[in-house]
Amino acid sequence: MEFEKLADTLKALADPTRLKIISLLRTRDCCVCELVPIFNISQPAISRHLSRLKTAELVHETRKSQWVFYSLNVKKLEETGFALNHLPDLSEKLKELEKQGLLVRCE
Amino acid sequence: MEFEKLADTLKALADPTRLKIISLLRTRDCCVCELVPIFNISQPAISRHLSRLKTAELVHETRKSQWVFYSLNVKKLEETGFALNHLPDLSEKLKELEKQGLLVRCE
DNA sequence: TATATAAATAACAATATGGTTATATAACTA
DNA sequence: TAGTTATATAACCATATTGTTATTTATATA
Repeated sequence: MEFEKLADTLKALADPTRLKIISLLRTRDCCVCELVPIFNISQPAISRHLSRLKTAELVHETRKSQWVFYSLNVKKLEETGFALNHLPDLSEKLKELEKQGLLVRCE
Repeated sequence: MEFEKLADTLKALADPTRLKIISLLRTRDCCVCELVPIFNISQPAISRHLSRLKTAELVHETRKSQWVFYSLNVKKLEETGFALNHLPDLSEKLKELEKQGLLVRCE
């Protein structure tokens, strides 16, 4: 479902740590060990936030020898902002429901 | 904090039921009893979703005799989409951290 | 090969979320 | 005033979220 997918992406964004990570990645790619000291949480916590962002396709990971660098998927982020500002128009659905008498009208 | 507030608003949006409610309100104001039969959840559940949206200032409520009508705060919704596409630039903060030697560099 | 570093995963705990049913409140109506 | 309808709140439960510490996996190096 459309709404389910958008809600999932928004959930991935709806956390201050993850928003800050994304903001940092706007400047440049970062590896996990760079990110950890910036936040007051443990390395596994950062790792899981990154994993969450990766699942939502908001970031991309690349291993470079012993480090894993994360980069922002700008396109996905932009698509999400766009989707928020262009939520589906349900006026047709409302009209249908009215025609079928399935809609209570209050007046 | 900037990120905290944005995260809170995004949390309010990050639910398929609430996204659909917002989409419906794009067409016109709706009262609670109109919304309830559209979803497969109870009236109190809808009521709490609306309450969540109200707290986030994404909707506005107006009582008209026995009904309570909810309307969309288009401005707040647009601001949120905009904020997503214009997350703060933290490059200065990164530079500062580097200067203070607080940033691990991996290469 | 043994050790060190980077990152992910496992197991667990506390809190948040989202649903339910029951009940309270507010406003109409006979 | 008593009853009805619309909505909100309370109490509760199951699951999700987000942190922790301990451990595992992957890579580099002495």
